[in-house]
Amino acid sequence: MILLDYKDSRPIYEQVVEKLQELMILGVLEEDSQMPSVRSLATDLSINPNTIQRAYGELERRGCVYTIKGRGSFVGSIRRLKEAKREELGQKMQDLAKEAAGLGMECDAFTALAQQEFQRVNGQNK
Amino acid sequence: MILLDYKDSRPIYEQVVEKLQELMILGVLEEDSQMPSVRSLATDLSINPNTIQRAYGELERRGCVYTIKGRGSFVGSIRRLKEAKREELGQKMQDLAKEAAGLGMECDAFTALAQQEFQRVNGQNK
DNA sequence: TAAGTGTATTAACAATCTTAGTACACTTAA
DNA sequence: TTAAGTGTACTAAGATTGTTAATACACTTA
Repeated sequence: MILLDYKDSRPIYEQVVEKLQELMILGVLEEDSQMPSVRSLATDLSINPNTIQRAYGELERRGCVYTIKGRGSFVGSIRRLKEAKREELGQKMQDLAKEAAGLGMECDAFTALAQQEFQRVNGQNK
Repeated sequence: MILLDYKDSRPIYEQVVEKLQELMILGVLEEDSQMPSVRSLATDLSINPNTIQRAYGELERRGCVYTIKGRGSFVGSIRRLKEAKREELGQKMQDLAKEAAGLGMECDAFTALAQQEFQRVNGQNK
């Protein structure tokens, strides 16, 4: 379900948070469906339950997950998750724009770069 | 010359590296001019000389700085620095494009976002 | 010669991440 | 009622990283 990258400098719990959010957006984890339990996911990933606990706590803090005592954790609003992700995307693009401007890049060149990289990632257009 | 942000989660030596590179690109630190000495910069920033030493070592590793024994450290090729920064920018844009595609965004929307944020950062156009 | 360069080394401390082990309250199914 | 499964909380320990501290060395310059 999830593959950890131990070369990644980011902490494991952060990778878990991100991977689970991706699975929600991809529709693998459906809204209101039950998340894998803390212990089972820890076993699957061969890491400590405390690390998963921390990831789940973070997901709950962000509103991606809600918990019912004694029953488990469940997937929250995917619509809101997507909105939050788009918000993040806008912020990152703004940071990138500042950086580009600092390098003397013009608006046209910046948007051209955006188009180029997007098309490189996906096959041709879309 | 440099302001450190202690709220920033990144290590100090990394902030120093980035700030010094910015000063090079802005032309404040000119090519082949002498960098502030390890000890003087450490005193200015009220941090340990070892931390500056680490920053300088990193800058030298990246080719932004060269050293003459007993004389000091000097600013390297600014042209090459700018090229490296543009390279980084392209990589970041690619990462962003992947993220946008994952959110179901189309190419047009992505480039539109790029233009919008660029214009927001700078006054209107440019 | 003295002061100023970068560099190297060792030690210590703090913060963070991770693991380990245990415990508690709750829900569900047998 | 009991047993298993849930999330949660807590303490302790180890590893890693960032930072500071204190020296020391080789080099260059005035």
